[in-house]
Amino acid sequence: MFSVFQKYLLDKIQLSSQELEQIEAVIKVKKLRKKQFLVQEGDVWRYNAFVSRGFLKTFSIDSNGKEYIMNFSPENYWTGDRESLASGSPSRFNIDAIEDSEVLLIEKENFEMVCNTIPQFNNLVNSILQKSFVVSQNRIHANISLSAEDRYQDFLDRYSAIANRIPQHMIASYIGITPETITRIRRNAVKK
Amino acid sequence: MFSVFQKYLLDKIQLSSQELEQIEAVIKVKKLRKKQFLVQEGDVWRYNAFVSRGFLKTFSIDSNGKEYIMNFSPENYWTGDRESLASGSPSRFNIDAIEDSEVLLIEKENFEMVCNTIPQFNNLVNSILQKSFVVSQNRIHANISLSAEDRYQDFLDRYSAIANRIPQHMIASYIGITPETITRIRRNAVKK
DNA sequence: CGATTCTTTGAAAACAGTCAATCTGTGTGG
DNA sequence: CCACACAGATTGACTGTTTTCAAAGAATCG
Repeated sequence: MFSVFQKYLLDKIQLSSQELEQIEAVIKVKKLRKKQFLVQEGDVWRYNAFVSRGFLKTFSIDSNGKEYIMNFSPENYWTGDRESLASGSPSRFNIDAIEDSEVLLIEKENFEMVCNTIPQFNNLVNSILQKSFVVSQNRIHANISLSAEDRYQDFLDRYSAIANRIPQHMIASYIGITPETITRIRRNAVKK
Repeated sequence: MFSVFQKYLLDKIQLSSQELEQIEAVIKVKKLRKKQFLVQEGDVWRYNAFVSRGFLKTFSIDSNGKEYIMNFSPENYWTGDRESLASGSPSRFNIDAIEDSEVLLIEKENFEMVCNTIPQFNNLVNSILQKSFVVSQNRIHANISLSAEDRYQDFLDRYSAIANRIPQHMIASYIGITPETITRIRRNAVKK
């Protein structure tokens, strides 16, 4: 629904009703059932996508069928493949729904038009990119400096609000360890 | 020297001589000797910095004095702490010179002014941020999906142009392994 | 309920880290 | 120009962490 997005926008920037209408006019709503793909590896991704309801994940699959989760996207967050969007190259990632979800799609050209005509919107987009970059820097720092146990704890600390919506094995994938290791970390933690 | 930066800019965007002068007017040159700090943990970082000569690294230090390298910045790349710059919070990282270097500093306010008055410059800045994000996503993917050996090989593949300017133990730190492990990887590789 | 997904277990093996010592090359000051 | 210090790389033995594999147990959903 557009109202979720509208609330999100008005919470962050000032927009006239004309501007809101302009944005609403370029939005396509897409509903996804649990496990349904939004993007599959090899697709070219041409949208910006706002999650208005549900929960998605971005991941790759290696030759053994093992999943590597790059990102979680709950409602009120953006998703998509920036690399494919920017370069027009086929996506190296898959995005699918962990829960029944709804995403608002804005096609690349329309999105750029909105950015060009509404400066506040453009600023918002850049500040999101800025924040995404900082988040990924923090994750890299965790990856190169922390043990499996500390990365798990770090994940719970940072994402306590959504951790209980995510199966353990997906958290494991996100932080780069096996599900069994998480089980053992938890077992040891209980002991203490 | 400004000429390096000018060449970099003109290679990427069109600028009139007035615009170039406007940029030159806000630049401060800072020379750094090998091992000299540009930023230390706890400092507030208020600049955008372009490396016109030399080679810097961004890193944190843990309580045992161990270094974790977040980034390498050779000439023609940008450096600095985006998080501190954006939020005004003290930096969690250090930046120092691996080689004798020269950086061009633009203060935050001046940088924003240039962004606001020269749209092409603003676009360039955003596209750099975009690319930085993609690079960090790729690094995360390597961290969570590859073994030590494969991460090392991946690093050499991606950064063959600068790998020989970086001591082994710094590559080790960047990819999140110990220097001894790199030695052993190399020993095994020679065998084959 | 039955099927599926998710989590837990245990034993073994692989992987990477730690520590201390040695080796190597480089550069600097006397 | 040499001696020395210093940073970096290598080695070996050992330790500890994490993965792998296969199986069984719990939880969830239609």
